Amino acid sequence: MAAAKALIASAPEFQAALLGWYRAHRRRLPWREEPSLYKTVVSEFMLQQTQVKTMLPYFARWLDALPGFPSLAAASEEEVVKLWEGLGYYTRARNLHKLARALVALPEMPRTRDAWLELPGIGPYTSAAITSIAFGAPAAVVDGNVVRILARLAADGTAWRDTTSAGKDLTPLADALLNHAEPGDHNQAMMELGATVCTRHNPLCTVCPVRAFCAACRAGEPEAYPKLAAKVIEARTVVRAWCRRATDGALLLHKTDSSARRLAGQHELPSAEHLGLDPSALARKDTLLATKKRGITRFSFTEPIHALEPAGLPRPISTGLVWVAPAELDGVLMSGPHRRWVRELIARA
DNA sequence: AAATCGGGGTG
DNA sequence: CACCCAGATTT
Repeated sequence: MAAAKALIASAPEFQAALLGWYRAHRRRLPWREEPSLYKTVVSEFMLQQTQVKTMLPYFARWLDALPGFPSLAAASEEEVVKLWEGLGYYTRARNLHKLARALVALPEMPRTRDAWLELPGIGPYTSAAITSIAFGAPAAVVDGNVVRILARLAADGTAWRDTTSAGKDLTPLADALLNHAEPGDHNQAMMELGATVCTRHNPLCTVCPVRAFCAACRAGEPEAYPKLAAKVIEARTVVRAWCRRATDGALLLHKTDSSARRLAGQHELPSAEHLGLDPSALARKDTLLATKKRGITRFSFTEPIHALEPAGLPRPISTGLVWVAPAELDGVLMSGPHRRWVRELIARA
């Protein structure tokens, strides 16, 4: 592609403009103050599919509780996942825990991208990010931000299946533009540009440090790139029960087995299926307490919550159902949405 | 290649 | 509501 070729030819000028902007305008983020390998690793795991703003409070709490690889490796998985509660994609927490245990068992820290790629939770993006930032390794990151920037710079109108596929196609261009003298700052600058200037909607082209290199900006249609296939969202309904024991106010919850692939160790308000009830029998109009909505990847869930008297429970109670006293609720593992629903309904009662 | 991860922000 | 976010792993 012609635009990409011209861009690569002016790589040194592009790098200088980008790096100059980054050093003057970068946000002050916790892992950029007194940087360390541990802070870089923890931040990169939390930032997988999660925006900076969302993970900031979790990062502070995490560093406070587990300040380094040794304390993380020594912690129990239960403690680690509990600290992650609310951030979602809990496999990241389990992988970060496994990673810490793998690293402390090694004679020395791996310094190359290929060595990091062998470790748990480390893929193409994270290996490049960690080794370029912490060790100055010459590896270009390609995340959602970089895909958007490169597609616009080159005005690449390819209709991609998804971001992963686009990233694969654009990796050679990312590598060609990498600043080998400052790979860590170059990578962070690309992502910072995508997060604060070259945004998906209403990009701030007038203040962009690399607009002179951008074919999409010249054409006046930056938002046309990248061109990605539309996602198909599937709607699902889950009827849940709000069931409290009169004697001590304990709440009935369903706990998924800790070894399960999905929802491992998570507590939820029991669904009709958990209870062995017909959803339409549980979902009586006169017992509706609230209807909640949430999304996860390609699903949109609608979850009506119905009051249920303990006397209405089938006997014996199915495995996985547990009574949790109000004082114990904070200690059990629960997703962010469930935590908020339970708090709201307890307060209302 | 496509599905999964039971999150959350934003226009 | 639709789409994206400093993606990785499993099927």
